[in-house]
Amino acid sequence: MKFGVWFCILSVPFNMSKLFALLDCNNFFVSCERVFNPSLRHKPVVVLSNNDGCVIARSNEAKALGVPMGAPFFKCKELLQRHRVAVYSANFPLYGDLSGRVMQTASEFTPELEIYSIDEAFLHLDNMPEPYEYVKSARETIRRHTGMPVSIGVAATKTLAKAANHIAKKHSTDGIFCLQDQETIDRWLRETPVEGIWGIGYNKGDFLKRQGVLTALQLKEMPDAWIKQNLSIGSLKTVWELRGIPCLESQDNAIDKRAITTSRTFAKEVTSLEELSEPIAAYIANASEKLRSQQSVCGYVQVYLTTNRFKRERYYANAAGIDLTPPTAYTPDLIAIAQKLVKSIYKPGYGYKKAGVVLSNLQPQSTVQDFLFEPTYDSSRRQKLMDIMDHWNNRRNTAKVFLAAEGMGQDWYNEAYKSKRFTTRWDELLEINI
DNA sequence: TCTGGGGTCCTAGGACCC
DNA sequence: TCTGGGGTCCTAGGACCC
Repeated sequence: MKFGVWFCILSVPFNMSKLFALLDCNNFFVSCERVFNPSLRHKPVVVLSNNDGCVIARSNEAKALGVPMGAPFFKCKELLQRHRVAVYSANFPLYGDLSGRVMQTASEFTPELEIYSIDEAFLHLDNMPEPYEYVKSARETIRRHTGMPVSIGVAATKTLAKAANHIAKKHSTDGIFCLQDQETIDRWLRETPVEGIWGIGYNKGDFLKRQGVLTALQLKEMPDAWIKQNLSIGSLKTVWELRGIPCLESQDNAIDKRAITTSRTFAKEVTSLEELSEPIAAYIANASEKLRSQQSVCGYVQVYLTTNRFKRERYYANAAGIDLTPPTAYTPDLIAIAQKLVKSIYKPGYGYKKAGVVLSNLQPQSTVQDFLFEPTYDSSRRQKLMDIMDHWNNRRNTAKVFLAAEGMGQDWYNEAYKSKRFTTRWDELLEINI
């Protein structure tokens, strides 16, 4: 482990000055809705999670009204109505498309762009002489090309760039902050509670506070051995990053996912095995489409079920999985296996509230060896059938091809406040009346 | 009545072997 | 049959992130 940390230092040549910019879209989902509906600007807006369950994005005006992040919709509905807050159901096709446009524009400003999440990316700006002017121009270009407001923080490590971004959002007038001179860094560290650091969550923050480590500055000054013994090697990296030593490796964006999950909460409780079969089939179809889009096959499939986790009485949750030999990405086989798995964990007499599937042990389709007795995914007509289905389903504005097992898309979920898919469906284009 | 979804990484502990 | 220590590998679950 020690070697790993030393390697972090040695891998940075001394004459090379590392510099990172963290670009973060402001209130991303809300901003997406505003791009296509400018009348929402300067008004309180929230976006709800799937099934209209929780608040997952808030405009600054909604934050000012005291709408908490993650608040269950039913608990704050009255507050939202009272203040005439605009409410939207999550529209992930729209957000994913806008995210792609923002990242594309950002990538024109750096040879190395690390996409960290749907609304965040690190730009590598090593040895950049005038980072402020540079990211300012990036920010303006993104705004002009996509309509998306972003904040940018610049610093010598990713953890500090994250902090700089936070300062840019809260305190700067132009959405940009460079956290570079040591005096400013230490002043910020002194004023920041330890749980405000990227990588220190609720549990570690709570532990640190009980140990008397209250601020980011105190954390930075704790001995390495203590951090390693009481927290983890990951936390030690965080501490070194606070000291200005880059320890977080680049995430190669080309690396494929290690697992693919699809799950949903149902609008109502589902009781019969037959009713559970359809959403499970639909989740497998969804997950295996993602699997094929990264040219992978999966070697393990898992299915899980759970009743309402907020109800103490009659709670039941279970999962079952199975190794796949040979690994596959063939939807019909995966559905058949998933149906057997769900049957093995289903218990009658319970009202199920959520179900999901996980595809894991992913490997590139090209490396799968031939099996003597079993046809592999790519050695038969199966792959061709999937290719045709994917091709058809990826065309914009065509009816989706799906398997009968997925059902006709009953009203499993709530989404009462959904905006149109302005950028991915011809029949939902924005209409302008002149 | 109504409480999200999709990831990654690390660690503790069990199984197994010598 | 009982005794011990040390190592690897795997997996479930915790912690964290957006």
